[in-house]
Amino acid sequence: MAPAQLPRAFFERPVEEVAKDLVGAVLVHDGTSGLIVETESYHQSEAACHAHVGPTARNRVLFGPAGHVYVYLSYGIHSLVNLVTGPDGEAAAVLIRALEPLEGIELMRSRRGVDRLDELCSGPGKLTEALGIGLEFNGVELSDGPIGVFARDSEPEIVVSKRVGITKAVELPWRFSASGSRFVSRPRPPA
DNA sequence: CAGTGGATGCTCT
DNA sequence: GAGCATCCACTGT
Repeated sequence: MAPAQLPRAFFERPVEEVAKDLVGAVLVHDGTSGLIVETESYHQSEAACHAHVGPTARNRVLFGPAGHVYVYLSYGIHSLVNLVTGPDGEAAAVLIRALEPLEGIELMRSRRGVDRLDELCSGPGKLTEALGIGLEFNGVELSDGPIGVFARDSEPEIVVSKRVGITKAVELPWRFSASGSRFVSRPRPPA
């Protein structure tokens, strides 16, 4: 039986739960897809979240309804993709950090200019390049939109660790990875 | 394998 | 003007 696209209600839950449950789901865009093997959650209540300072021009999508896509430019170069979550009134999102490539692998290789399978999507900036997800997709809705997320068919074993690459609220254990996956962004997660 | 530094552009102070 | 939710190339073990 083919997996179903995740409904809005899936994203209208506390962001840590959504982030954990997204590991093993499938992200699809424009001829390519990958199994989500690493996520992080961000919530307005902690300083690492873009929404922490209140609504701005950049982060307004975070304050909108769950089930939409938040894309922003990191270090002037990389697009990073997030899925907006939480009950209405809470700004939160799940950062997709790594995928195991599934479909359209040759297309991913040409978009990335890289050959190795475990280098195609093993990082938040890499996977957006591999799937062709750019800033123009900021704010799109998941259901009926160009980007899809499909339910996992079994629950993977998940490793919880600290988030990576941030300087604020570094102690929170809000990173979720598929245990033993060789496609995660960093082989040795911080404790 | 670990550590360092440059690229690059937008957002917010 | 500072600071990035990153990646890659390069250095030295």
